[in-house]
Amino acid sequence: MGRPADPARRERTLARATDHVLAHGLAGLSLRPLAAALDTSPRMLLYDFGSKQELVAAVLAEARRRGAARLASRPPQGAGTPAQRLRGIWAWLSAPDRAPFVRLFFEVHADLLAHPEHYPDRARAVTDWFDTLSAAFADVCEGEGDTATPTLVMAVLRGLLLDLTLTGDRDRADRALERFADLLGAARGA
Amino acid sequence: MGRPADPARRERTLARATDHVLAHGLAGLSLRPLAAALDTSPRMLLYDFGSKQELVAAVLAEARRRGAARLASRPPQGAGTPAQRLRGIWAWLSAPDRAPFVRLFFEVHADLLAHPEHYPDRARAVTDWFDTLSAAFADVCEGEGDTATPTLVMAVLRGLLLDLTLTGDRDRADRALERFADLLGAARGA
DNA sequence: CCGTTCTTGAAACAGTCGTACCATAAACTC
DNA sequence: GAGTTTATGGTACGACTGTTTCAAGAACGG
Repeated sequence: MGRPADPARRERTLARATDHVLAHGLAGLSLRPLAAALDTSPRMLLYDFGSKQELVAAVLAEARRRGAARLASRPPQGAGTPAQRLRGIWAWLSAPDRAPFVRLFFEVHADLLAHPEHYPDRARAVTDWFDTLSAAFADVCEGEGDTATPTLVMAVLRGLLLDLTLTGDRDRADRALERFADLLGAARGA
Repeated sequence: MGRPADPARRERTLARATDHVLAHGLAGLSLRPLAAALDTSPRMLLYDFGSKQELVAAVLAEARRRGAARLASRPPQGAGTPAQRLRGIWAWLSAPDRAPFVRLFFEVHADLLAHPEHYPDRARAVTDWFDTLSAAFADVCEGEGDTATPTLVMAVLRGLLLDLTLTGDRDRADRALERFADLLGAARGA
């Protein structure tokens, strides 16, 4: 049958390519420098992925997979007051380890605004986190089908992440989150 | 003295270039297509702006100027409850007219994350809106030097804008803002 | 050995990019 | 008219892009 195929090679390349994209971003990505950084050749990247577009899609899927894996391996925070759960999520999201993922998220979002046609399933951007978040904050929601509260919580988290990455002022962001936690707690107490 | 200079030409070009960037984004910007769309030549763009980098800087400055002008010409909303003022700001920010500016803001933010060295004055990203917002919501702040509350309000606005541009679900975003307005109002009442 | 299949390198192709060079036309002063 | 300054087109350079083509090496089955 001839020389056997090596599907593991593609996986190894994908893993290292994802590292590279998380470290250097998507914007300036180009096959020749990427190949050099990965100790391979542009020829092999195309051999394994078909085209740059498919490579990028595979890298983004891998990055999503990694983010989900890290989220799953996070210490469970189901208990406590809503304020404590909020603090836990924020601490996890804003940790320096997550910075590459946050950066990539904002970069993809910006690209989506420029080329919506490349992201036909952007509705899935909601469902991914919606169930998790509405379950975690069910006790501060107003009734069963309250989508406003989880949306607001996610907006606060994303908005503060944007502020944090923009200004680097972690202290102010932390205090703003604390303020929101107070507001949520006061509403439950009322 | 020779042929007189025509400084108005540069202004005209800058205005049209800003239109183009607001309409098509910064990412794919390139001199030849831009010149074609502006009925001029790449030669003239460099003649007027020196380099592409300076052109982009001028366009971003012009876009900021336009945004500030629109903000200034907005109907004043100083009175009313905090919830009403919040609704007013959100309605203004999320209006379709502002969409190009919002898109450009997120695009610049993503570029800043990739190339922080190009944005040495990113601390100014705070001061621009901080005074305005802390004045508008002084009555829901906790004391004089409370920076957490304006930061939180801005985070909610930006986070909801991100959600809105990502999912297009205006109704859900509106209801989430309403939820936040309730939380703010309840806190003042307590 | 032969033949087949997978793997890989080197080079080239056609295109775009920002920019620089060179020439020339236009409008002005004297 | 000459001289000077501004404005503009055309063109080419070098670097880069994703991709293709051609060829050869490597590992296996028969």
